[in-house]
Amino acid sequence: MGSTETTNSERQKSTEKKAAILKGAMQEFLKHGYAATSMDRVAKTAGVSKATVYSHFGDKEGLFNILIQALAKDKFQTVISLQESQSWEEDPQLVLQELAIKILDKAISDRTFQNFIRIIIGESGRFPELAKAYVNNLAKPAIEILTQYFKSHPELNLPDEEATVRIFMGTLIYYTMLQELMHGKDIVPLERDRLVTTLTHLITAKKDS
Amino acid sequence: MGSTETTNSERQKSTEKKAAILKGAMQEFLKHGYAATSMDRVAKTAGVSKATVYSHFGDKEGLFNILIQALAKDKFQTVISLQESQSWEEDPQLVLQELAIKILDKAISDRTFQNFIRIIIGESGRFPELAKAYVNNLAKPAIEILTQYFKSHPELNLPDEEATVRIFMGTLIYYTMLQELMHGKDIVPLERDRLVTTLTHLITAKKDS
DNA sequence: GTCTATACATCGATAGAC
DNA sequence: GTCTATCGATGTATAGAC
Repeated sequence: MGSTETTNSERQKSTEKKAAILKGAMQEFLKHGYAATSMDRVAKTAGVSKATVYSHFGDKEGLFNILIQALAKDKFQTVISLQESQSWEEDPQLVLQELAIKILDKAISDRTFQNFIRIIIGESGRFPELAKAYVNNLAKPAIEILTQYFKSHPELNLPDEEATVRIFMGTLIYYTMLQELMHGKDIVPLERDRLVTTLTHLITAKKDS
Repeated sequence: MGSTETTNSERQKSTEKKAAILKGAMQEFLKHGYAATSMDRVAKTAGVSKATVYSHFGDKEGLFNILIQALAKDKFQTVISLQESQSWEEDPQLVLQELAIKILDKAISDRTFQNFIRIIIGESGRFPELAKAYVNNLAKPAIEILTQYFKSHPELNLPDEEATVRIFMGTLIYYTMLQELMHGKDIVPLERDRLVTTLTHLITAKKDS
């Protein structure tokens, strides 16, 4: 027992360093991308030596993989929070409208999320596993939640719930990408509410044909 | 006149080299991104010396900017071709269905286009002008063409043509991104035709409310 | 476990010969 | 205009002291 005290205290310091490295790596990788980020800057931002970074994460790719995967699981909580903060028992048109506005406001205001998406897409060629982590941890849960909602509302008369979900999500995410990520706000302006109103109207205008 | 003959022939060789450099740069930048591409590899792929690359394009950023801007204007031709190959005089549901399939097939099969999108989004933080070139040369024309089409068909009873265009484009592009760029095909599969049918059905189901 | 110091490769960019 | 050769800076990664 006595001999493990120093070991435990060292382990404690070790995990703290590890957390500091991940925090610093997040800052650098999200800002500059994978290739343009140096391990020197990561170490400096984290407040540790470069050797410590390597002893904990092996190499640059290893650190990047662990960091982005962890970030993907973190963002999963955002999806859950959105689901729980949403009142699903009102009129579908209102539910979808509230949900769309909540998603857009979050996506547009959260700069970290935008940089995260930038990285995922930008590096999806050389790091396909990271893109798949995004799909598994963010896209898939969101799709499943919304699909279940549509299926529980047969009065909407939707011919294909899964496809309708893609229309809903695709519209919101591409809007954010074009206006914010790709700086299209001033070139092809479009008010958020016009998009949301039109989108929810199209989906909830129960057809009888 | 006589003294300009050699000059002309040298100018000819010069423009050929310039084209070779752009071709090599396209190959490398599209494959590895900006930061991970070295000027040595660009020169090697182009079959010229590194000094020649620098004498023509100044520096790495200059070459990258010119290359991507040129590519954006090139891809504008794809938008025009799509517009011209489309028969706009049939039933709207059929027109939109044909158009959607044409856009998806092109976007899914064209690997160069996918890498182009990867670069534009991935580098949209450090190269905002390139993202704006995409918006101006590709997104904006496509939006305008489709908006004009919707406005010329009042029988569709669309409450907001501009917003509807964003729904149409966003659905198709995000579908391509999720399934192809982000390798979601096997994780969240969805048949192309189900998406297209549902999308065009939603838009063309003229409401009377 | 963590540090300093360093090995070794590769980067962007240029000088100088032709 | 184009080349070879090279500079100085910076990159990843590790050795060795503590």
